Amino acid sequence: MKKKSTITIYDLAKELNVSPSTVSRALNDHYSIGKKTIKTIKKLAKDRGYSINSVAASLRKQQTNNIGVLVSWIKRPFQSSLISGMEEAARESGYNVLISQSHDKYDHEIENTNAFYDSRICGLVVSLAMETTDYKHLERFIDNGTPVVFVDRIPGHLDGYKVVINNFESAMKATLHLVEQGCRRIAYFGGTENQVIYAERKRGYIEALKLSGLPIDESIILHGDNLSADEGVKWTTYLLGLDNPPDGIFSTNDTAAVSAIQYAKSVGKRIPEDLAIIGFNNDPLCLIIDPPLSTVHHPAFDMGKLAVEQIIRIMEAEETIPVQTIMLETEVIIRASSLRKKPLD
Amino acid sequence: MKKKSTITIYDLAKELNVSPSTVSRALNDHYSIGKKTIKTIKKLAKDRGYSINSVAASLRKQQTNNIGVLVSWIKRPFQSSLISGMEEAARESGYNVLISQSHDKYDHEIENTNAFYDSRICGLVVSLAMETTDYKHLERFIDNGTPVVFVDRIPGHLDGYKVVINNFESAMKATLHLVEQGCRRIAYFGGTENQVIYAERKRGYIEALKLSGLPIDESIILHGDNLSADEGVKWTTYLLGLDNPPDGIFSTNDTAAVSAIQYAKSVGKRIPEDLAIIGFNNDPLCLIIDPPLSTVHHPAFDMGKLAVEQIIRIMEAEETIPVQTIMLETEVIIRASSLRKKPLD
DNA sequence: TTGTAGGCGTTATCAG
DNA sequence: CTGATAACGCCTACAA
Repeated sequence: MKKKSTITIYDLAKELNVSPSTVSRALNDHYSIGKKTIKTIKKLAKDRGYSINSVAASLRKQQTNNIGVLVSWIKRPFQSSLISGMEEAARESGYNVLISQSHDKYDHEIENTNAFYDSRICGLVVSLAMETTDYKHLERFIDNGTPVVFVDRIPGHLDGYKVVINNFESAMKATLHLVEQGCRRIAYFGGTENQVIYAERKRGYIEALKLSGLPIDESIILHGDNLSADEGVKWTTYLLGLDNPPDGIFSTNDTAAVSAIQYAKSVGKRIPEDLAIIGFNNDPLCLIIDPPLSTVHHPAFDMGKLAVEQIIRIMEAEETIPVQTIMLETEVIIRASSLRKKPLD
Repeated sequence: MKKKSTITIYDLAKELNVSPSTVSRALNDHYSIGKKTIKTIKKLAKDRGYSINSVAASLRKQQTNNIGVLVSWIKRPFQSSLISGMEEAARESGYNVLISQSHDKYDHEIENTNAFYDSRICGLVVSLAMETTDYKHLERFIDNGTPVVFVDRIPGHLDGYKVVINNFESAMKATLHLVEQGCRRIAYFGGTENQVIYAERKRGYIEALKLSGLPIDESIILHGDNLSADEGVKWTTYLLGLDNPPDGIFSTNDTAAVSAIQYAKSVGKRIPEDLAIIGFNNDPLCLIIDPPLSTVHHPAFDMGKLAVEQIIRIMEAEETIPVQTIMLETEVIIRASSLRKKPLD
């Protein structure tokens, strides 16, 4: 592919009989350039269809305006909302967003971060792959001064900027809700405990049972690789085949919860009378399944937006901003899949 | 933010007492460099943690390795699958993917493409905003030699590389399926006819009615801005309130179709006996709704992958590749929402 | 097979 | 307020 020659600040400078520096400064609204000069130059730039070469500017400034985003699966509703928020925040401030997906594989994560590193991204937002338990590939960015913000799937033992929800409390509230609805034997669907969010959610689940004086039964605490619909079906099959099956399920995502509803219904269980179910995330499918799925609303879009805003704040700040964790509120959304008692009033 | 100094080919060159060009060539496997030299240099590069500065390379080569992607809404299942396919194809060949969303606004599309232009993307994949009817902002890329591939929402009157499905035929098949199931009065849910895909789908719908000897009634042919759940409910409310309501709906997306099912059920209609419904896309929610939604499977992931592969092929080709349209197969997927007759066997 | 030198387009420093 | 100049890191024509 051939590129046609494009217009540069030299061309503009020549045409106006000023120096390229003046043009550069004018286009960047430098204080030392006269209002009128700026106007003239910008007008010509527009007329000539001038477009700044960001690549050259980035090289000179040793700073691009590309923010790297690493998630596990773009097509998951939660993550696409996250990305959507990031894209909006970035664009508002004049940054681009580079996307890559790890497919929850550690190796992919490494390769993708390396590609980002070569591209000299100016900031990185990461939601870790399920497999990831060490962070050397990310420390590299921090070491060279590129801000990294972790979002949702954060590292267990690494200081850093983080944007999260209160997983412990959310899980506890969701579980307590089931207890309030009369559940006495509640199963748990979770991801690998290597991941902080799942460890925390499990902790919240356990805490809720303890608070309610209910026994903890490891045999109905299930951990999976991906919390897919398949896993949901597999687990529900197992649970309903037990001698004393559970009367409630707290699932740490909606996909598995929905498939649990579908399977349970298919074998004649009534939801929520026989089995009350609550999920996590508030994906659109919660409102499609019958009965509608109770869940924990996860502010994915806001999280993405905040994460990028945080990156930008760090980059543009004069002095170092101390490492901090932003924790967003969640909300337990009660729908028919868990509502066994009518509201009191 | 300060960046620490990074290692360059000069550093490597000095350490090995060779020239920077030798290092550059070695790292790029240039034929003129000895096998052994290459090995030595690559080893040192690895040891020193050298990372190529893609920004500098891009400036010099007048070519980045960033492919721009413009869609309307990242969070729509169809589009996130599309993006997922693009990301995979790009990464396989060593390209990054820059993402932006138009929110179906023409103005956004302009701004985003301008940002891409400044970034000197090496290729652009576009699915047009609903509002878009002129393409000057895109011709700019073509003029300067940056390949543009249109995907799904393609322009009406502009030559260019395209990756699409056969919208006409898909819609016709979907509508004919409803006819076969005994529907005699089929409503249509579509997007703006400015967009080729909706114009084509409508044409397919009309053709199917004609082939079946059914009358065409403009009052049950509905066009919306976004085919949202809200529009689906609004339209279904309207349709079921008619003196002679339809007995079938062909919706050009699944979201509106699902909300039609939900609304129709809520007012006591039986699906598919009273109202048979078929959607378009094969989003995950088709399998969540009860009854499961018949639909047209849209190979979003493959489309994305092909579109990027096409971009790369064009970029890397020695000679100009003629403009072409790749058309992918769809498949009508029959589920309970439209199945009124038992299969014959 | 390797080295030298120039330039990609911009911005920052320094001088005027 | 403006201009000249150097440099960002890499690649490549040309020279050796």
